[in-house]
Amino acid sequence: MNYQDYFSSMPTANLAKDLLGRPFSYFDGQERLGGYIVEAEAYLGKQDRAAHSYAGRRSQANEGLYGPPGTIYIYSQRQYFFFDVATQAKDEPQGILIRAIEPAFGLERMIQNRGKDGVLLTNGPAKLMLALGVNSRAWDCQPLDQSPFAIDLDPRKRKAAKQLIAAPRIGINQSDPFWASQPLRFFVAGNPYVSDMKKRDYDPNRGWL
DNA sequence: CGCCGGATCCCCT
DNA sequence: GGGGATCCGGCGC
Repeated sequence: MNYQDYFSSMPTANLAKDLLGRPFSYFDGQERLGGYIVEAEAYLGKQDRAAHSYAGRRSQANEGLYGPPGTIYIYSQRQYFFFDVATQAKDEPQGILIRAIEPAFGLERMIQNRGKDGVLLTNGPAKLMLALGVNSRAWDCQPLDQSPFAIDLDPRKRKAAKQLIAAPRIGINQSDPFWASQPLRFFVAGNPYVSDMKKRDYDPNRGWL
């Protein structure tokens, strides 16, 4: 299935959950870096108080969210960069934030890029971008299939998780209790690379079957 | 090990 | 001029 079809094939929350266990990678010109998606959040567009596109807000900063399904949306906050994929039809500004991956490809290069090892390598949305060595918005608004980024949709490449958990999103403004509490954050239970995963909650097999 | 506060910068109001 | 879909180091337990 191509990205356009996939990223409009089901509601955004279902897509965020469906991405867990799938390989996410970035070709840096020399080698492929990345790993398995273990945490992702859904943002539901104009109605969603926590979304950058809330109430139809639109500018050069968030234009990527309005692109066709499978459009890359990279944004910066403070000195960090974050990676999203736009979902649903063009001009329907929903999207998914990739929050964490379990590193699997190009480990050595990622450790070098990041200057850290262990779970700190990729257990957060900005950390994983640092590990990949992406520090610009150069690929913002580009279609995923015409970029060095890839999400492998082959079901045989997907790692099977023991348990997936839905919880409220991280870092959301609490002024709107409804949207702040919606369970739109999805993660692999017990995987150490999930942001804020407590050591006592680590699964012996990192949450995989 | 886990909580807490400061850093730091682009973009919109 | 203010704030945000964060990160990290320091300190206390």
